[in-house]
Amino acid sequence: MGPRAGDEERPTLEDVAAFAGVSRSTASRALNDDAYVSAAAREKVLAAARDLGYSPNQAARSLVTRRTGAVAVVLSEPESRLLDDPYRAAVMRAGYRELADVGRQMVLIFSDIREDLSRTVRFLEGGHVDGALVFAPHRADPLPKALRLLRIPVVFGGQAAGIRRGVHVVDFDNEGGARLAVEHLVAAGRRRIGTIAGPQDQGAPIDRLAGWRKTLLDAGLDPADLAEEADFTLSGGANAMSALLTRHPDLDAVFVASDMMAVGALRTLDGAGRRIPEDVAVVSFDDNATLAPAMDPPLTSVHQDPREQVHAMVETLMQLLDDQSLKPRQQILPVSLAVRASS
Amino acid sequence: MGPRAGDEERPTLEDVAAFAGVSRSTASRALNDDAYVSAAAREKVLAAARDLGYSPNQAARSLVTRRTGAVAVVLSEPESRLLDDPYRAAVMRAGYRELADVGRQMVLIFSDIREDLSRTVRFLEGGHVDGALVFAPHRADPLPKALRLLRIPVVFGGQAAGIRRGVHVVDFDNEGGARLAVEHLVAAGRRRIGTIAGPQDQGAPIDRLAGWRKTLLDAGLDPADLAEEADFTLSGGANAMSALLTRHPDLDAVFVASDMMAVGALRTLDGAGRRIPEDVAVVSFDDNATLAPAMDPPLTSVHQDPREQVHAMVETLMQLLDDQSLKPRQQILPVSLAVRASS
DNA sequence: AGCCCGACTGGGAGCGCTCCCAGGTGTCGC
DNA sequence: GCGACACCTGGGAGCGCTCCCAGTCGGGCT
Repeated sequence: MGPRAGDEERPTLEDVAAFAGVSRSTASRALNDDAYVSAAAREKVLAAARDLGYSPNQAARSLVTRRTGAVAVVLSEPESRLLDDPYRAAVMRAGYRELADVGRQMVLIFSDIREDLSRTVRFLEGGHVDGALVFAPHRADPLPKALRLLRIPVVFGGQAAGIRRGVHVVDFDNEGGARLAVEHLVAAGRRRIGTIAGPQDQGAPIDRLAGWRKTLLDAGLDPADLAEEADFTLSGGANAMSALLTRHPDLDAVFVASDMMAVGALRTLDGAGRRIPEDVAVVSFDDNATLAPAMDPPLTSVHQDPREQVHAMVETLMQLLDDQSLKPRQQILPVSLAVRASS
Repeated sequence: MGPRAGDEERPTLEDVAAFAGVSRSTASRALNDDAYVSAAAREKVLAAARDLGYSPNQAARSLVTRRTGAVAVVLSEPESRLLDDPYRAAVMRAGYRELADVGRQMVLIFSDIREDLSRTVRFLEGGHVDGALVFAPHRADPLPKALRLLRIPVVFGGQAAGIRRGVHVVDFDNEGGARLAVEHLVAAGRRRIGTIAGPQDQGAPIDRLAGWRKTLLDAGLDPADLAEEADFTLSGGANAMSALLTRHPDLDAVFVASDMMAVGALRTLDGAGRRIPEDVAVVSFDDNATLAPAMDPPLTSVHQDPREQVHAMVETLMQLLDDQSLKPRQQILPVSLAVRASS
């Protein structure tokens, strides 16, 4: 141990090769299990790598391969909202899992509109990641437009409001889901069916509201004045519910655009002395596994599986990584209705 | 545009330099705002970079600088638990914010014990990140030990059970917090004070249980048989509460080791017809901003601020990045008691 | 006038890896 | 017996960047 022993120095491929008594090339081949390496050489290299505690330098590797093995998951929200929104949390978890399953590392990005957009773009461009999964940007969000110029593959989760062409999208059938919900209520004999809609600057809530409206009209019912917009939060749902109840004391059903808002609505209805579902039937959207079945009463909810969405997105991204020229396509995933006691 | 136009080619520093009519070195200096660049040259380079849509190749940069600008946040949990645990979610958010504030990118890692540990280690070693913040591993978790061998700076959040020396730790005063809670109950005249403890394979819950026990003894009360262990989940808390209630119908207070479990306990107490705080006073731990004040009645809770913890961790990590030889130190953050209606 | 020093510039080396190419060996087929 | 062709190996080049070093230039000093 001389004074400049440098035992902190990380071994390089060259070191491993020297230790194993082969060339750098052979060591590389052995480590990347290439064919064309003799069993003996492979054995020696692997042993050397183990003994020296070698782990390849990713920077060097991706400099030449132009692959990083990482994929960005971009949530177009300030990170502070994450807690409030179980859907986003589910998406994040699914993203982690699905990417891990294809051997990729997830890098989470919260792209707050209020912040510097260029920070996000710079990161995505900087070669930190091979591609990006971008979730449900707001209508006003400049991100999707900026991303079109990006030179990395991008798959959107949910309609990128405003941009419908030239991008890869995996979305749920939001309008169809709303239709399922409302048809279910109509079939149960409900006639005054209100809705608590989500923020109308996002694609999904817009489609859900449209589905509600069209289905009512198809059933010969009048949607006028029966919609209230809220912000996907619990308290937002509660407030919207009481506004609706004030305007229409005779309301006998409500379609709520998310589980979280439905929890708030339930609370308001309970406070107003309404029995559920006898007086007011409630159907929500998301069918969040921990939320919907746990309510009192358990929520009837339009079932969508974030994992399935993310899976499709990852699959598309992987194809895109193989073949950049893949033609943009929109995938619309079906949803179903999970009927429980609230309706 | 020849057949091999290659307009998809990303411009390199060399291209920018050529375009600006300077050398690669000067371009680099201008972009990294080094001194010793003339205003004119800097201007030309910046303009060229803008015009060509240049963004530096991170891989190449970190290959030579040995810095990536990214920091791993390691949660020693399967990603599926994230939703259930508001504390972890808060930690994640704080991590993102605090790291962004020092210009670093967070890379989230869920290190499930059941999975391959080497995947995590390989990633951390691979030069993807400059350092890691590791949160509250379980006692049985081999991660901390593996990390000691790691050649990147690591700061632990919460006691790494089993390892107390030679690592950087930022923890809360769990035992002191429990003491605050129990002393508060004793001062209010409670005499049969139970506890719902967290998993005893983690540092924090162990310390909280110890604090409860010692404080009872100090007050001349008998802790025997008044503790029940649960798993930090809502239902776990509910079950533990009913076990406790069955054994000790005369219980007049309970110290619960987390807000989430307290919510479950509240539910059980309510179901058993106990009034809170008249019959049973409840004090919990975490003082989660969205949970504790929102309960009915609002929870008295030991306040700890994850953001503060993460801030201290990031600060330590940044120092470590500057000076690897920094002496390992343990920081214990104080906690306080937020008194509300539940006690 | 000579000299030094600070401001600025360009070229070369090299980070650690993968890929390509040139070669060496053994085996098979005609 | 000899080309063909697999299998296997090592060296060189080069990915795009930063850093070091040598150099040029001009102005203020002795």
